[in-house]
Amino acid sequence: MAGKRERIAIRRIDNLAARQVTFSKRRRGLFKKAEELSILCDAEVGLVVFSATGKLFHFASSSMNQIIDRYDSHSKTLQKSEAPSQLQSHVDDSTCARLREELVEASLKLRQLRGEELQRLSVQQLQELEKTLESGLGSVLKTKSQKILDEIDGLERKRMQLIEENSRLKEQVTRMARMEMQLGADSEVVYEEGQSSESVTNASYPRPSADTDDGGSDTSLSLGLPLFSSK
Amino acid sequence: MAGKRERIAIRRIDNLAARQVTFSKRRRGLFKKAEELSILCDAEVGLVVFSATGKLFHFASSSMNQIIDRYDSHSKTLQKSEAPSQLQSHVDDSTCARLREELVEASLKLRQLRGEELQRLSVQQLQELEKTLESGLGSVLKTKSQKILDEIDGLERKRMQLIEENSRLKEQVTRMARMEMQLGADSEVVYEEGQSSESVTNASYPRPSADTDDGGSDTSLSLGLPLFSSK
DNA sequence: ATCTATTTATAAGG
DNA sequence: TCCTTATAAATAGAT
Repeated sequence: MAGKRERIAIRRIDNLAARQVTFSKRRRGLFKKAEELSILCDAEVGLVVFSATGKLFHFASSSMNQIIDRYDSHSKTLQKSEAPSQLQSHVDDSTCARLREELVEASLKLRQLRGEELQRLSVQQLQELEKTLESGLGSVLKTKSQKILDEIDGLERKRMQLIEENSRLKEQVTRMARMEMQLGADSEVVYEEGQSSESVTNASYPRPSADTDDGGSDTSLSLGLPLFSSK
Repeated sequence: MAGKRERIAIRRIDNLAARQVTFSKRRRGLFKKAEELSILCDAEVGLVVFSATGKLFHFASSSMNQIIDRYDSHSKTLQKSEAPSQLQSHVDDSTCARLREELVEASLKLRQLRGEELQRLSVQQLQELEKTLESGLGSVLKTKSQKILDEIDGLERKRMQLIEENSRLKEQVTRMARMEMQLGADSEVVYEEGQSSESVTNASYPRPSADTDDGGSDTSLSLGLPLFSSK
Protein backbone atom coordinates (compact mmCIF):
# COMPACT_ATOMS: atom_id res chain seq x y z
CA MET A 1 0.00 0.00 0.00
CA ALA A 2 1.04 3.56 -0.47
CA GLY A 3 0.65 6.48 1.89
CA LYS A 4 -2.56 8.45 1.87
CA ARG A 5 -0.50 11.30 3.08
CA GLU A 6 -2.13 14.07 5.02
CA ARG A 7 -0.74 17.32 6.25
CA ILE A 8 0.25 17.05 9.86
CA ALA A 9 0.04 19.69 12.52
CA ILE A 10 3.32 20.95 13.88
CA ARG A 11 3.13 19.72 17.41
CA ARG A 12 4.89 16.98 19.29
CA ILE A 13 4.10 13.58 17.83
CA ASP A 14 2.72 11.52 20.66
CA ASN A 15 3.36 8.08 19.29
CA LEU A 16 6.93 7.16 20.09
CA ALA A 17 7.56 4.98 17.06
CA ALA A 18 6.09 7.50 14.68
CA ARG A 19 8.10 10.23 16.34
CA GLN A 20 11.32 8.32 15.87
CA VAL A 21 10.59 7.56 12.24
CA THR A 22 9.75 11.16 11.55
CA PHE A 23 12.87 12.24 13.39
CA SER A 24 15.04 10.10 11.15
CA LYS A 25 13.46 11.29 7.99
CA ARG A 26 13.29 14.95 8.80
CA ARG A 27 16.71 15.01 10.34
CA ARG A 28 18.18 13.72 7.10
CA GLY A 29 16.19 16.25 5.14
CA LEU A 30 17.28 19.06 7.41
CA PHE A 31 20.95 18.18 7.21
CA LYS A 32 20.75 17.85 3.47
CA LYS A 33 19.23 21.30 3.17
CA ALA A 34 21.74 22.77 5.56
CA GLU A 35 24.56 21.47 3.42
CA GLU A 36 22.91 22.65 0.22
CA LEU A 37 22.48 26.12 1.61
CA SER A 38 26.11 26.33 2.59
CA ILE A 39 27.26 25.21 -0.82
CA LEU A 40 24.80 27.05 -3.03
CA CYS A 41 25.05 30.34 -1.22
CA ASP A 42 28.53 30.24 0.12
CA ALA A 43 27.27 30.50 3.67
CA GLU A 44 28.75 29.21 6.88
CA VAL A 45 26.30 26.82 8.47
CA GLY A 46 26.41 24.99 11.77
CA LEU A 47 23.67 22.63 12.83
CA VAL A 48 23.41 20.66 16.05
CA VAL A 49 20.58 18.27 16.84
CA PHE A 50 20.01 16.18 19.93
CA SER A 51 17.39 13.50 19.62
CA ALA A 52 14.92 13.09 22.46
CA THR A 53 17.04 10.15 23.54
CA GLY A 54 20.10 12.36 23.78
CA LYS A 55 21.90 11.28 20.64
CA LEU A 56 23.93 13.97 18.95
CA PHE A 57 23.89 14.82 15.25
CA HIS A 58 25.75 17.73 13.80
CA PHE A 59 26.83 19.38 10.61
CA ALA A 60 29.20 22.23 9.99
CA SER A 61 30.16 23.70 6.68
CA SER A 62 33.56 24.54 8.08
CA SER A 63 34.42 23.53 11.61
CA MET A 64 31.91 23.59 14.40
CA ASN A 65 34.34 25.24 16.77
CA GLN A 66 34.98 27.98 14.31
CA ILE A 67 31.28 28.55 13.86
CA ILE A 68 30.63 28.54 17.57
CA ASP A 69 33.45 31.00 18.11
CA ARG A 70 32.09 33.24 15.42
CA TYR A 71 28.65 32.97 16.89
CA ASP A 72 29.95 33.82 20.35
CA SER A 73 31.86 36.82 19.09
CA HIS A 74 28.71 38.07 17.41
CA SER A 75 26.44 37.57 20.36
CA LYS A 76 28.86 38.59 23.03
CA THR A 77 29.19 42.32 23.08
CA LEU A 78 30.45 42.11 26.60
CA GLN A 79 34.07 41.17 26.83
CA LYS A 80 35.98 39.79 29.73
CA SER A 81 39.23 41.35 30.77
CA GLU A 82 41.62 38.62 29.80
CA ALA A 83 44.56 40.01 31.72
CA PRO A 84 44.47 37.94 34.89
CA SER A 85 43.98 34.90 32.71
CA GLN A 86 42.29 32.08 34.55
CA LEU A 87 44.45 32.38 37.60
CA GLN A 88 41.57 33.63 39.67
CA SER A 89 38.80 31.47 38.48
CA HIS A 90 36.51 31.67 41.44
CA VAL A 91 34.22 29.06 40.10
CA ASP A 92 35.54 25.58 39.84
CA ASP A 93 34.43 22.72 37.69
CA SER A 94 32.39 21.08 40.39
CA THR A 95 30.30 24.19 40.91
CA CYS A 96 29.73 24.33 37.21
CA ALA A 97 28.87 20.68 37.04
CA ARG A 98 26.37 21.08 39.82
CA LEU A 99 24.79 24.04 38.08
CA ARG A 100 24.56 22.02 34.93
CA GLU A 101 22.84 19.21 36.76
CA GLU A 102 20.40 21.53 38.37
CA LEU A 103 19.65 23.13 35.06
CA VAL A 104 19.03 19.77 33.42
CA GLU A 105 16.74 18.86 36.26
CA ALA A 106 14.87 22.15 36.11
CA SER A 107 14.53 21.87 32.35
CA LEU A 108 13.09 18.41 32.65
CA LYS A 109 10.57 19.54 35.21
CA LEU A 110 9.62 22.47 33.03
CA ARG A 111 9.06 20.23 30.09
CA GLN A 112 7.00 17.87 32.13
CA LEU A 113 4.86 20.72 33.37
CA ARG A 114 4.41 21.67 29.74
CA GLY A 115 3.22 18.17 28.99
CA GLU A 116 6.35 16.70 27.47
CA GLU A 117 8.53 13.77 28.49
CA LEU A 118 5.74 12.14 30.37
CA GLN A 119 6.14 8.60 29.14
CA ARG A 120 8.56 7.50 31.81
CA LEU A 121 6.48 8.75 34.71
CA SER A 122 4.37 6.47 36.84
CA VAL A 123 0.68 7.00 37.31
CA GLN A 124 1.49 8.21 40.81
CA GLN A 125 3.91 10.81 39.49
CA LEU A 126 1.46 11.87 36.82
CA GLN A 127 -1.12 12.34 39.50
CA GLU A 128 1.20 14.65 41.38
CA LEU A 129 1.98 16.57 38.24
CA GLU A 130 -1.71 16.91 37.64
CA LYS A 131 -2.26 18.34 41.08
CA THR A 132 0.58 20.79 40.64
CA LEU A 133 -0.76 21.92 37.30
CA GLU A 134 -4.28 22.29 38.58
CA SER A 135 -3.15 24.33 41.51
CA GLY A 136 -0.90 26.43 39.31
CA LEU A 137 -3.70 26.98 36.87
CA GLY A 138 -5.94 27.98 39.73
CA SER A 139 -3.46 30.58 40.91
CA VAL A 140 -2.97 31.93 37.44
CA LEU A 141 -6.68 32.25 36.87
CA LYS A 142 -7.13 33.89 40.22
CA THR A 143 -4.32 36.36 39.60
CA LYS A 144 -5.59 37.10 36.14
CA SER A 145 -9.08 37.74 37.39
CA GLN A 146 -7.76 39.97 40.11
CA LYS A 147 -5.72 41.97 37.63
CA ILE A 148 -8.64 42.36 35.31
CA LEU A 149 -10.90 43.38 38.15
CA ASP A 150 -8.30 45.87 39.29
CA GLU A 151 -8.12 47.29 35.83
CA ILE A 152 -11.86 47.58 35.63
CA ASP A 153 -11.86 49.17 39.03
CA GLY A 154 -9.25 51.70 38.00
CA LEU A 155 -11.13 52.57 34.88
CA GLU A 156 -14.33 52.91 36.80
CA ARG A 157 -12.66 55.23 39.30
CA LYS A 158 -11.31 57.37 36.51
CA ARG A 159 -14.68 57.44 34.88
CA MET A 160 -16.26 58.65 38.11
CA GLN A 161 -13.65 61.33 38.49
CA LEU A 162 -14.32 62.51 35.00
CA ILE A 163 -18.04 62.56 35.60
CA GLU A 164 -17.50 64.59 38.73
CA GLU A 165 -15.18 66.97 37.01
CA ASN A 166 -17.61 67.24 34.21
CA SER A 167 -20.50 68.27 36.41
CA ARG A 168 -18.31 70.77 38.20
CA LEU A 169 -17.51 72.27 34.85
CA LYS A 170 -21.12 72.37 33.81
CA GLU A 171 -22.00 74.10 37.00
CA GLN A 172 -19.26 76.62 36.50
CA VAL A 173 -20.40 77.25 32.99
CA THR A 174 -23.94 77.79 34.12
CA ARG A 175 -22.82 80.20 36.80
CA MET A 176 -20.71 82.16 34.38
CA ALA A 177 -23.45 82.29 31.82
CA ARG A 178 -25.72 83.73 34.45
CA MET A 179 -23.12 86.39 35.35
CA GLU A 180 -22.81 87.29 31.73
CA MET A 181 -26.49 87.93 31.45
CA GLN A 182 -26.38 90.16 34.50
CA LEU A 183 -23.66 92.26 32.89
CA GLY A 184 -26.16 93.34 30.31
CA ALA A 185 -25.78 93.86 26.58
CA ASP A 186 -23.80 97.15 26.76
CA SER A 187 -20.42 95.68 27.87
CA GLU A 188 -17.97 94.95 25.17
CA VAL A 189 -17.02 91.32 24.74
CA VAL A 190 -14.09 89.85 22.92
CA TYR A 191 -13.95 86.30 21.70
CA GLU A 192 -10.44 85.02 21.72
CA GLU A 193 -11.47 81.96 19.85
CA GLY A 194 -14.49 81.29 17.75
CA GLN A 195 -16.41 79.32 20.33
CA SER A 196 -19.73 80.30 21.74
CA SER A 197 -20.83 79.58 25.28
CA GLU A 198 -23.58 77.30 24.03
CA SER A 199 -21.26 74.68 22.76
CA VAL A 200 -19.65 74.32 26.16
CA THR A 201 -22.80 72.88 27.66
CA ASN A 202 -22.39 69.95 25.36
CA ALA A 203 -20.96 67.10 27.46
CA SER A 204 -18.73 65.81 24.69
CA TYR A 205 -16.75 68.89 23.86
CA PRO A 206 -13.07 68.15 23.34
CA ARG A 207 -10.86 68.48 26.35
CA PRO A 208 -7.75 70.59 26.03
CA SER A 209 -4.62 68.57 25.37
CA ALA A 210 -2.61 70.04 28.22
CA ASP A 211 -3.86 67.37 30.59
CA THR A 212 -2.19 64.30 29.17
CA ASP A 213 -2.80 61.79 31.93
CA ASP A 214 -6.43 61.52 32.76
CA GLY A 215 -5.98 61.00 36.47
CA GLY A 216 -6.38 64.72 36.94
CA SER A 217 -8.98 65.80 39.41
CA ASP A 218 -8.70 69.55 39.34
CA THR A 219 -8.14 70.60 35.79
CA SER A 220 -11.41 72.42 36.04
CA LEU A 221 -9.62 75.67 36.64
CA SER A 222 -6.74 75.24 34.27
CA LEU A 223 -8.31 74.50 30.98
CA GLY A 224 -5.97 76.77 29.13
CA LEU A 225 -8.49 78.26 26.81
CA PRO A 226 -11.37 80.58 27.61
CA LEU A 227 -14.69 78.92 27.90
CA PHE A 228 -16.39 81.97 26.59
CA SER A 229 -16.09 85.63 26.29
CA SER A 230 -18.85 88.07 25.81
CA LYS A 231 -19.14 90.54 23.00
CA MET B 1 4.42 33.74 -17.05
CA ALA B 2 5.52 31.31 -14.43
CA GLY B 3 8.81 29.55 -14.02
CA LYS B 4 9.81 26.70 -16.24
CA ARG B 5 11.73 25.48 -13.32
CA GLU B 6 14.73 23.28 -13.75
CA ARG B 7 16.60 21.32 -11.18
CA ILE B 8 19.78 23.02 -10.18
CA ALA B 9 23.09 21.47 -9.42
CA ILE B 10 24.28 21.83 -5.88
CA ARG B 11 27.26 24.03 -6.42
CA ARG B 12 27.99 27.62 -5.64
CA ILE B 13 25.64 29.95 -7.52
CA ASP B 14 27.85 32.32 -9.45
CA ASN B 15 25.38 35.10 -10.04
CA LEU B 16 25.40 37.31 -6.96
CA ALA B 17 21.78 38.42 -7.14
CA ALA B 18 20.53 34.91 -7.74
CA ARG B 19 22.71 33.67 -4.91
CA GLN B 20 21.25 36.21 -2.51
CA VAL B 21 17.70 35.45 -3.52
CA THR B 22 18.27 31.75 -3.11
CA PHE B 23 19.93 32.38 0.23
CA SER B 24 16.87 34.21 1.50
CA LYS B 25 14.46 31.59 0.34
CA ARG B 26 16.38 28.56 1.43
CA ARG B 27 17.40 30.09 4.71
CA ARG B 28 13.78 30.61 5.61
CA GLY B 29 12.97 27.09 4.57
CA LEU B 30 15.85 25.69 6.58
CA PHE B 31 14.92 27.54 9.75
CA LYS B 32 11.33 26.52 9.40
CA LYS B 33 12.29 22.89 9.10
CA ALA B 34 14.67 23.15 12.00
CA GLU B 35 11.91 24.43 14.20
CA GLU B 36 9.47 21.83 12.96
CA LEU B 37 11.91 19.05 13.73
CA SER B 38 12.43 20.31 17.25
CA ILE B 39 8.71 20.51 17.90
CA LEU B 40 7.54 17.38 16.14
CA CYS B 41 10.23 15.13 17.46
CA ASP B 42 11.01 16.71 20.78
CA ALA B 43 14.58 17.30 19.72
CA GLU B 44 16.96 19.99 20.78
CA VAL B 45 18.05 21.89 17.70
CA GLY B 46 20.57 24.65 17.28
CA LEU B 47 21.22 26.28 13.93
CA VAL B 48 23.67 29.01 13.09
CA VAL B 49 24.05 30.54 9.64
CA PHE B 50 26.39 33.26 8.47
CA SER B 51 25.60 34.73 5.10
CA ALA B 52 28.41 35.31 2.66
CA THR B 53 28.24 38.93 3.72
CA GLY B 54 28.79 38.01 7.36
CA LYS B 55 25.28 38.46 8.63
CA LEU B 56 24.26 36.13 11.44
CA PHE B 57 21.05 34.11 11.58
CA HIS B 58 20.33 31.62 14.28
CA PHE B 59 17.70 29.40 15.76
CA ALA B 60 17.67 27.38 18.95
CA SER B 61 14.85 25.23 20.24
CA SER B 62 15.93 25.98 23.80
CA SER B 63 18.81 28.33 24.38
CA MET B 64 21.80 28.44 22.11
CA ASN B 65 24.15 28.50 25.05
CA GLN B 66 22.61 25.40 26.46
CA ILE B 67 22.90 23.64 23.13
CA ILE B 68 26.48 24.70 22.63
CA ASP B 69 27.35 23.52 26.11
CA ARG B 70 25.67 20.23 25.50
CA TYR B 71 27.44 19.90 22.19
CA ASP B 72 30.76 20.64 23.84
CA SER B 73 30.22 18.12 26.57
CA HIS B 74 29.35 15.50 23.97
CA SER B 75 32.18 16.18 21.59
CA LYS B 76 34.80 16.58 24.24
CA THR B 77 36.05 13.12 24.93
CA LEU B 78 39.24 14.64 26.22
CA GLN B 79 39.24 14.86 29.96
CA LYS B 80 40.87 17.28 32.28
CA SER B 81 44.20 16.13 33.66
CA GLU B 82 44.08 17.13 37.27
CA ALA B 83 47.81 17.58 37.78
CA PRO B 84 48.34 21.31 37.17
CA SER B 85 45.58 22.25 39.58
CA GLN B 86 43.07 24.64 38.09
CA LEU B 87 45.38 26.12 35.52
CA GLN B 88 43.39 24.53 32.76
CA SER B 89 39.91 24.67 34.03
CA HIS B 90 37.85 23.98 30.95
CA VAL B 91 34.88 25.78 32.28
CA ASP B 92 35.40 29.47 32.68
CA ASP B 93 33.52 32.00 34.68
CA SER B 94 31.39 33.11 31.79
CA THR B 95 30.09 29.62 31.18
CA CYS B 96 29.28 29.31 34.81
CA ALA B 97 27.62 32.69 34.90
CA ARG B 98 25.56 31.73 31.92
CA LEU B 99 24.49 28.54 33.60
CA ARG B 100 23.54 30.45 36.66
CA GLU B 101 21.46 32.86 34.64
CA GLU B 102 19.70 30.08 32.85
CA LEU B 103 19.04 28.32 36.09
CA VAL B 104 17.56 31.44 37.62
CA GLU B 105 15.36 31.87 34.62
CA ALA B 106 14.27 28.25 34.60
CA SER B 107 13.48 28.42 38.30
CA LEU B 108 11.37 31.49 37.85
CA LYS B 109 9.42 29.86 35.06
CA LEU B 110 8.95 26.79 37.19
CA ARG B 111 7.64 28.82 40.06
CA GLN B 112 5.30 30.66 37.77
CA LEU B 113 3.96 27.44 36.34
CA ARG B 114 3.36 26.36 39.91
CA GLY B 115 1.37 29.49 40.51
CA GLU B 116 3.93 31.61 42.32
CA GLU B 117 5.48 34.97 41.48
CA LEU B 118 2.60 35.95 39.30
CA GLN B 119 2.07 39.47 40.51
CA ARG B 120 4.45 41.13 38.11
CA LEU B 121 3.02 39.47 35.04
CA SER B 122 0.70 41.25 32.69
CA VAL B 123 -2.73 39.93 31.87
CA GLN B 124 -1.35 38.97 28.49
CA GLN B 125 1.45 36.95 30.05
CA LEU B 126 -0.93 35.35 32.47
CA GLN B 127 -3.08 34.37 29.55
CA GLU B 128 -0.12 32.64 27.93
CA LEU B 129 0.75 30.90 31.15
CA GLU B 130 -2.82 29.74 31.38
CA LYS B 131 -2.68 28.28 27.90
CA THR B 132 0.58 26.50 28.67
CA LEU B 133 -0.82 25.05 31.86
CA GLU B 134 -4.02 23.93 30.21
CA SER B 135 -2.18 22.23 27.43
CA GLY B 136 0.23 20.64 29.89
CA LEU B 137 -2.61 19.47 32.03
CA GLY B 138 -4.27 18.01 28.95
CA SER B 139 -1.16 16.05 28.09
CA VAL B 140 -0.75 14.80 31.62
CA LEU B 141 -4.34 13.65 31.80
CA LYS B 142 -4.04 11.96 28.45
CA THR B 143 -0.86 10.19 29.42
CA LYS B 144 -2.28 9.15 32.75
CA SER B 145 -5.41 7.75 31.16
CA GLN B 146 -3.33 5.86 28.67
CA LYS B 147 -1.19 4.36 31.39
CA ILE B 148 -4.18 3.36 33.44
CA LEU B 149 -5.87 1.83 30.44
CA ASP B 150 -2.67 -0.04 29.66
CA GLU B 151 -2.57 -1.36 33.20
CA ILE B 152 -6.17 -2.43 33.07
CA ASP B 153 -5.48 -4.07 29.78
CA GLY B 154 -2.54 -5.97 31.21
CA LEU B 155 -4.53 -7.12 34.19
CA GLU B 156 -7.39 -8.19 32.01
CA ARG B 157 -5.05 -10.20 29.85
CA LYS B 158 -3.60 -11.93 32.89
CA ARG B 159 -7.05 -12.61 34.20
CA MET B 160 -8.01 -14.26 30.95
CA GLN B 161 -4.90 -16.38 31.03
CA LEU B 162 -5.71 -17.48 34.54
CA ILE B 163 -9.26 -18.34 33.61
CA GLU B 164 -7.99 -20.42 30.74
CA GLU B 165 -5.49 -22.18 32.87
CA ASN B 166 -8.13 -22.74 35.42
CA SER B 167 -10.51 -24.44 33.08
CA ARG B 168 -7.71 -26.61 31.76
CA LEU B 169 -6.99 -27.67 35.29
CA LYS B 170 -10.63 -28.39 36.00
CA GLU B 171 -10.82 -30.55 32.94
CA GLN B 172 -7.73 -32.40 33.95
CA VAL B 173 -9.08 -32.99 37.40
CA THR B 174 -12.36 -34.26 36.04
CA ARG B 175 -10.54 -36.61 33.77
CA MET B 176 -8.41 -37.92 36.55
CA ALA B 177 -11.34 -38.32 38.88
CA ARG B 178 -13.05 -40.40 36.26
CA MET B 179 -9.99 -42.62 35.92
CA GLU B 180 -9.86 -43.05 39.64
CA MET B 181 -13.44 -44.24 39.73
CA GLN B 182 -12.72 -46.76 37.03
CA LEU B 183 -9.93 -48.21 39.15
CA GLY B 184 -12.61 -49.44 41.49
CA ALA B 185 -13.08 -49.18 45.21
CA ASP B 186 -10.66 -51.93 46.11
CA SER B 187 -7.54 -49.98 45.18
CA GLU B 188 -6.12 -47.96 47.96
CA VAL B 189 -5.61 -44.31 47.33
CA VAL B 190 -3.09 -42.16 49.06
CA TYR B 191 -3.11 -38.42 49.14
CA GLU B 192 0.30 -37.05 49.82
CA GLU B 193 -1.22 -33.82 50.87
CA GLY B 194 -4.45 -33.32 52.60
CA GLN B 195 -6.26 -32.17 49.55
CA SER B 196 -9.05 -34.05 47.91
CA SER B 197 -9.64 -33.97 44.23
CA GLU B 198 -12.91 -32.24 44.83
CA SER B 199 -11.31 -29.15 46.21
CA VAL B 200 -9.42 -28.69 43.00
CA THR B 201 -12.62 -28.04 41.16
CA ASN B 202 -12.98 -24.99 43.30
CA ALA B 203 -11.93 -22.05 41.18
CA SER B 204 -10.14 -20.34 44.01
CA TYR B 205 -7.72 -22.98 45.15
CA PRO B 206 -4.25 -21.64 45.80
CA ARG B 207 -1.77 -22.01 43.02
CA PRO B 208 1.59 -23.60 43.73
CA SER B 209 4.27 -21.04 44.34
CA ALA B 210 6.76 -22.39 41.79
CA ASP B 211 5.32 -20.19 39.09
CA THR B 212 6.22 -16.79 40.45
CA ASP B 213 5.38 -14.64 37.49
CA ASP B 214 1.82 -15.12 36.50
CA GLY B 215 2.34 -14.93 32.81
CA GLY B 216 2.56 -18.73 32.79
CA SER B 217 0.36 -20.51 30.31
CA ASP B 218 1.25 -24.16 30.82
CA THR B 219 1.68 -24.81 34.47
CA SER B 220 -1.14 -27.27 34.18
CA LEU B 221 1.24 -30.15 33.73
CA SER B 222 3.94 -29.06 36.12
CA LEU B 223 2.19 -28.40 39.36
CA GLY B 224 5.03 -29.90 41.29
CA LEU B 225 2.92 -32.08 43.47
CA PRO B 226 1.17 -35.29 42.52
CA LEU B 227 -2.54 -35.02 42.35
CA PHE B 228 -2.87 -38.60 43.32
CA SER B 229 -1.02 -41.84 43.20
CA SER B 230 -2.25 -45.38 43.16
CA LYS B 231 -1.05 -48.13 45.41
C1' DA C 1 7.47 40.58 -3.44
C1' DT C 2 4.33 37.31 -6.13
C1' DC C 3 3.22 33.62 -9.16
C1' DT C 4 3.47 28.64 -10.87
C1' DA C 5 5.65 24.69 -12.82
C1' DT C 6 8.47 21.51 -11.00
C1' DT C 7 11.28 19.32 -7.92
C1' DT C 8 11.74 17.70 -3.17
C1' DA C 9 10.43 16.15 1.07
C1' DT C 10 7.84 13.20 3.58
C1' DA C 11 3.48 10.62 5.93
C1' DA C 12 1.58 6.37 5.87
C1' DG C 13 1.85 1.64 5.17
C1' DG C 14 4.64 -2.67 4.32
C1' DT D 1 16.06 0.84 8.29
C1' DC D 2 14.54 0.55 3.52
C1' DC D 3 10.88 0.68 -0.13
C1' DT D 4 6.76 2.63 -2.27
C1' DT D 5 3.37 5.98 -3.39
C1' DA D 6 0.33 9.88 -2.90
C1' DT D 7 0.50 14.28 -1.49
C1' DA D 8 2.21 18.37 0.89
C1' DA D 9 5.86 21.69 0.80
C1' DA D 10 9.75 24.03 -1.04
C1' DT D 11 11.57 26.57 -4.47
C1' DA D 12 13.80 28.08 -9.43
C1' DG D 13 12.79 31.03 -12.69
C1' DA D 14 10.21 34.67 -14.33
C1' DT D 15 7.45 38.85 -13.54
